[in-house]
Amino acid sequence: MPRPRHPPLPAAPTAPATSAQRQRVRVVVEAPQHSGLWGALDYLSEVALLPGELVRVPLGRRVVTGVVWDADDAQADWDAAALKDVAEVLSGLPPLPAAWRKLVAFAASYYQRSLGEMALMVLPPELRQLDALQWLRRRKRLDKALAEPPPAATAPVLPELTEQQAAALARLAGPAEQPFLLWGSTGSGKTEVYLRQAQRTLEAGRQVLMMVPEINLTPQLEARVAERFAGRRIVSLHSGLTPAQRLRHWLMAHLGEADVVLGTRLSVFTPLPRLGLIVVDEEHDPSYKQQDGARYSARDLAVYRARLESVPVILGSATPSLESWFNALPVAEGGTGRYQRLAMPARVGDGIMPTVRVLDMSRVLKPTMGQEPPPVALDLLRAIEERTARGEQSLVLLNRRGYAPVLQCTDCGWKSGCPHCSAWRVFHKQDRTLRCHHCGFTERVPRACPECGNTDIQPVGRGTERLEEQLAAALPQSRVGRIDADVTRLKGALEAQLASVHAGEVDVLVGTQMVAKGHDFRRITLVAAVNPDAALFASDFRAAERQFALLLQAAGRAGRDADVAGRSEMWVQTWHPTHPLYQSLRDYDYAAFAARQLEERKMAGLPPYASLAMLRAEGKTQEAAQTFLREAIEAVQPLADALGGITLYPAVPTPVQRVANIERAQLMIESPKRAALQRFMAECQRVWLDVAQQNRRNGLVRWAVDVDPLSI
DNA sequence: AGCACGCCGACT
DNA sequence: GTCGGCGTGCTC
Repeated sequence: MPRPRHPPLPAAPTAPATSAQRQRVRVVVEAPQHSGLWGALDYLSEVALLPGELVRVPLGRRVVTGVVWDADDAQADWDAAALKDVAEVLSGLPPLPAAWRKLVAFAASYYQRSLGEMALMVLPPELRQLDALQWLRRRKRLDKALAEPPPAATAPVLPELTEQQAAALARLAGPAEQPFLLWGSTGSGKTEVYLRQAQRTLEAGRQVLMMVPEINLTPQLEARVAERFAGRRIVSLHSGLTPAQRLRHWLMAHLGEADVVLGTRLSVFTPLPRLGLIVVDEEHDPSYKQQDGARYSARDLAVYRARLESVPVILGSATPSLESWFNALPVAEGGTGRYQRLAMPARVGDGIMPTVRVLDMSRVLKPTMGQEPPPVALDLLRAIEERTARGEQSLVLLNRRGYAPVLQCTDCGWKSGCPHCSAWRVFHKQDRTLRCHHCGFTERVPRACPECGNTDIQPVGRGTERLEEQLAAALPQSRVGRIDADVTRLKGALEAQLASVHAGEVDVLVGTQMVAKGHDFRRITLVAAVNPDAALFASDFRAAERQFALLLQAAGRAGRDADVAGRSEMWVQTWHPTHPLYQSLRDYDYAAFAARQLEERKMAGLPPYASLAMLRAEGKTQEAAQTFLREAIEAVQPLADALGGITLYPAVPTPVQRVANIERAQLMIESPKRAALQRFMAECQRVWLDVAQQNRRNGLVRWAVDVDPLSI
C-alpha cells in the first residue's frame, strides 16, 4: 500500500540544518490501542534529545505532546523524507527517568495497551495540553510556589510502639529484596508502622510513596501523615485535585522537592528521583484496579516498581487479597514464599474485636406468606435500643442504596425496569424518582402502573433509605442517620454527616460499605450486617473474599476504645449461619478463611493458581458483540493450541447484559502460567484489531482486553 | 482518539 | 447551489 508522502517541512529559519545533522528520535505519543500504533513513532530532531524529555510533535494535522523514548537498536531503514521534525521541546523539565519509562513500558505490555496511551495517560492532564511557551510561563509561576518553605516543624509526639509493631519494624529494617505483607487486624496500628518506616526513609534522604484506595475516605490518614512529618513537603495526588494542583504536586514529586506523596492508584506512576519506600495501604481494595481504559492494578505495579528501583514495598491489610496472601505463604504451606509476612494480630491499647453474633434468621423469623420480613430481628432491635440507652452508637450496614431496588404493580406484575438497560430501576423515595444505577436514567415515580393503570405499586426489597425509615419507626428513642453515596453526593455533606455522628447527634447510623472503610467511630459498640447473604452465592468468584473483607472491616469500626471494647458486638443476620465464611468471621480467623478459599480456587483453576484475561465486547446488538468474540476466538485458537496451556472459554453475555442500550458480552482466557498467557495475549492484539475492524459494520462498538480482571 | 476526506438530504 | 450527516481511513 503506497504511503502518502508529506511535503518536507521548511527548515526553521533560525537554525538551518543539513539533513546530516538531524537525527532520528523515537517519540511516544498518545494513540489509543485500536489505532494500531503500538510503539514509538520516528521523528527528526536538530538537537540531541534525551530519553524522557517532553516534546511537541506533529501528528496528522495536530501537534501533540510526546515523550522521547529510548532508541531501539534495530536501525531499520528509515526514510528521512517521510519523517517529520520535532516541533519543540518542553524545556526546564528533567527527563522522565529510565525507571519511569520501564514501568510504563511494562504496564503497557502487561495490560495490553499502547505505549503512548499508557505514557501520556499517567502524566498530569495539564502537562499534555501545554505548548513550550505556555509551559515556560507555567514553570515560572510554579517556581514561586516551590520557593515557599514547608510548614514549620513541631516535634510530633510519637506513640509508644507495641511489641508486634516493634517486631515488624525490626524485620522492615532488614533486607528488603522481597515485598512485605503487613497483615494486621483493624486497629493493630498498621499506620504507625508505615509512618515509622517512612520516617527512616526520610531520614535517609529518600522519598516515600504512600498509596491509599480512595483519598476522600481517608482524610484521617492524610491528617496523620501531615502531623507526623510537619516540616517536610507532603503532596497528595488523586483525581479530585484541580488540574493545576495536580500538575504542581506531580512536579514537586518529580523534581524531588516533595518528600512524601500520598495518592490513589494513579500515583504509582509518579516519577520520584529519590524513591526509598512504597506503601500500599488496604492492598486488597478493589479501587487499586483501574476499571476502564488501561485496566492496570496499581498494587501489582507497585510491587513491580519496588523491584525495579530496589526499594522496599509494604502491602498492608487486615484481610489481604488472596493473591498477596498466597505469595506470603511459605512454600511449605502451599504458597509461593515470594513475600515476607509481618503479622500483627492484636489491637493497640488492649482493644479487642467485637464479639460476633451470627443470627439465624430461619429461627428468629417466622415469615408469613406474602409478607415482607421485618428489617431486623427483634433481638437486634433490642440490642440497638440498649446501646442508645447507654449513650452508645450502632452502625447498621446494608449494601444497597435507595429505598427499594424495584417497584412492582400488585395487579399485573409490572416491574420498574430500565428502558435502556437489563436492570431494574431503583426507587428513591427522597425525590420520588426511579433511577437506573447503571446508566443514570431517572424519571419521576409514575402515579399508576404504566401497564394497567393500577395505582397500587409496591416497593420490593429494601435499600438504606427504607431501612433508615423502618429503623426510625421501630426505634422511637433513637436518632437514626444515614451515610451512603446519595447522602454524600453534595460536596461537604460527608464531612458534615460524619461530624454529627462524632458529636453524638446520631444513635443509629445506617450506611453502605462506604462507612465501613477507614472512619474511626469512637462510640460505636454495635455493628450489624442485615443482609450479607447475597455474596455467598454470587457468580463472581471473588464475592466471598470481598464480603469477608468488608465484614471484618466493619467489625473493626466497633470498640476501638478499650473501655467499651469488651461489650462491643458485631451482628450478622443470615439464613446460612453455618456457612464457613461466617464461621471464620466469628473466630476472626482470616487464615482459615483464606485457606478454604485457596482450596476452592485451586480446585476450580482460578487465581492465584491461574492467570485470567477477559476479552470484552460492546455492540449494538448482543449478536454483534458475540459474533466478534466468536470470530476472535476462532482467529487465535490455533495459536493457543500451538502455545499450549491456554484455554479459551465461550463468549457469554455479561452479568448486566445491556447498559445504556449497548449490549455487552465477554469471554475468559485462562492459563496456569502467567507468562504463557502474556505471550499469547501479545500475539492476539493485532489479530483482534483486524477482526474488530471487520465487525464494525456489523454493529461492534467497542472491545477491550482486561488482564487480571477483578470480576468475571 | 482526533481529524481528515467523502459522498448524499434540507436550507439561504 | 451550499452546510453538514457520520462511514472509512490515517497518523512517524
